[in-house]
Amino acid sequence: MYVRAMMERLDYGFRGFQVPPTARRPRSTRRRGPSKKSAEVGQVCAFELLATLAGKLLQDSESSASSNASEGMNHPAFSQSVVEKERQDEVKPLKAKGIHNGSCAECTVKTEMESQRSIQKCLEHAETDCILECVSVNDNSCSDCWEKVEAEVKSKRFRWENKFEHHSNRLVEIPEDVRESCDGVIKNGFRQEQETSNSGFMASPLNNNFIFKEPLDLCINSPALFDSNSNIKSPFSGGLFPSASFSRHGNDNKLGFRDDDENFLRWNRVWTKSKAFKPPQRCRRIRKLATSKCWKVAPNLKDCKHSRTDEGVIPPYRKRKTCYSFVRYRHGSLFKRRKYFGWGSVITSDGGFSSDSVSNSPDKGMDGDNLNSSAKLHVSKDSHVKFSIKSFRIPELYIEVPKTATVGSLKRKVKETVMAMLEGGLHVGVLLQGKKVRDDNRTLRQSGISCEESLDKLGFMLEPSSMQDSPLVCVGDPSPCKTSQPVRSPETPALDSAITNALHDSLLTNNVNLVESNHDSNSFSTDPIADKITTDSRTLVTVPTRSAEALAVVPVGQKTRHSELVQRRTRRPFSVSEVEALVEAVEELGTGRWRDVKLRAFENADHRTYVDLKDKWKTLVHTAKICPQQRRGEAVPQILLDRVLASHAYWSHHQAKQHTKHHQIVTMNDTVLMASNHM
DNA sequence: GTTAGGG
DNA sequence: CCCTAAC
Repeated sequence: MYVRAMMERLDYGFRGFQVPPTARRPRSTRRRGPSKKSAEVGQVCAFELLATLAGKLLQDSESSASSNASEGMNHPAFSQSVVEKERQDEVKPLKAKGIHNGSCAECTVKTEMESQRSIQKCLEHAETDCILECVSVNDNSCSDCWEKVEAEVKSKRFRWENKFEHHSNRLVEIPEDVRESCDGVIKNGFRQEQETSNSGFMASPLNNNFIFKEPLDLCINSPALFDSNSNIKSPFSGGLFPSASFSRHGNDNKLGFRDDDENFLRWNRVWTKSKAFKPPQRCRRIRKLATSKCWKVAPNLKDCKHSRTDEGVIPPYRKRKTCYSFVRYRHGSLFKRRKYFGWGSVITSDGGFSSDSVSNSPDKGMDGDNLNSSAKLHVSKDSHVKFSIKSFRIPELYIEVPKTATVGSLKRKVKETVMAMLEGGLHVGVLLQGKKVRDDNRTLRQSGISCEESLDKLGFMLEPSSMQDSPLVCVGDPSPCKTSQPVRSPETPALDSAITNALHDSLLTNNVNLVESNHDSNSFSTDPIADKITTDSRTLVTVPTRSAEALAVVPVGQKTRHSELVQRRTRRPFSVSEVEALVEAVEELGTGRWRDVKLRAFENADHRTYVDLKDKWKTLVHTAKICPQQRRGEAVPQILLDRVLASHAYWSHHQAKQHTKHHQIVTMNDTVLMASNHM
């Protein structure tokens, strides 16, 4: 019965909503040394973070049928049209702007004209990814701004909502704190469209009414926000940001905002973080995918009219079979979120910047040799630096619904999942060489984030507001988090392994395995992964896995940094059924044929690579050799261990034998050959 | 791309 | 699990 029930469900594993090219440089690239850009060292006075989480929530297909103005906004094509329209009407109200559903690539478009809208666009991004735009500002103007802004902010509760109401023009351009942006977007609701064709999910804001509840500390100097033909009026004309205090620099958007680190919110009470700044490490294939080759493939780029080829665009991870399939059959849990939200690449863009800004050629930017390629710098003589962080990925989601569920319910499920994830809000963290910069009052210069070199080591991360402030707590070892995560949802008993097993079992093995998978799931109940919430926390803590990469955005590159920044994959203990499948396969195929083993017994378990299997076998052999008291983790039936030993012994011998045989044959052949030669 | 091993 | 050398 259990088995049957299990089979009746479909489990979906999302590694993020399908989308825009987000890119992550290849590992090799990440390790490369620091960027060798010759740009002048910019003194970044302040940086702006514009972040948006374009997430999407769904609605019932039925309910979604109800159309409203926002309906059309969900259409992929809409985005472009809106953009075009905006070009014609620079003073378009926020409302009109907030409905893009473009791809990330679009967000990266930086024409002079659009640069000012980049932020907004990011916000509009419905790709579940958070797009951040960072714009450095002039030192001088910045300090002035800070003071003024501070005063202003203190005397006034700044609400995005208010701004919007009072200034229906480009206020939308104002950068927002990531968490607020995301929060706002989420609160607004998203529409989710499922593309059955590719099992992808796309998210789009239902509307553009972003409401931010918390006061903002903003330092704005964004001439670009003003229409040259219109009265120059600060978007914050409410008095918050005296335009007089801002200097203008060509088309640069100079924005600055302060982010109080102390406000690091906790995303979810259960969320915890670990190596937050470690970019997720997906399976090798994925990493390898992130090669220059992939860049060319990014289809969205063309459509988005990338005006800057130097903008690093990381290819989507999707569709890498070896690494987590998008859709998975699963048993048990409704969903699981893995790892961090995702990481993004930090990319500076030169859009609209001074002519002397350093322009990076595509090669440069994506070339594996340049670590900083992902973090492009454009430093002008006047110390202006503009850079952007693109596309934070949403954590991997696991959703399970009955086969009989409607598409609408599936959408709802996804929505709920995303909502739950974002409910707590997001917070932005700044990392310098992997270390979080906590003092918000320090200037960038003081923090050492004022030169090209530092930018190379600069990273941003999105964290659930509920996260603890010590990202490293659980680094490398989820167990601590595990124990600290008592919360467990009864409704989500299934575990990763269980799911995997279910999948595997249902497709490859027998009922026995199914039963075991059930058992496994139970046995894993203590595993954080099992619990959705726990999983989340753990996820955040331990891994920005494959699709659900961490929010941490780090300029990947240096080798030294590599170890610190690269996120480790989520640990996924092998279940008994998995072990059995492995043993069975090895018994048949022997060791040394891991690829075959993988194909035979774990083909559908995308999270298990042949290397994983090989490693597991290695540990199994070791486990079998030690006394039970020394064994840890889920107990593997002695019977299986015996089989492991037997197999190991057999194949060791067999291989040796074969080798010997082969050697003998060769020798013999040589002998024969020699003999024949003599003849 | 796979294997094999050390970390 | 990660990372690499070696193939």
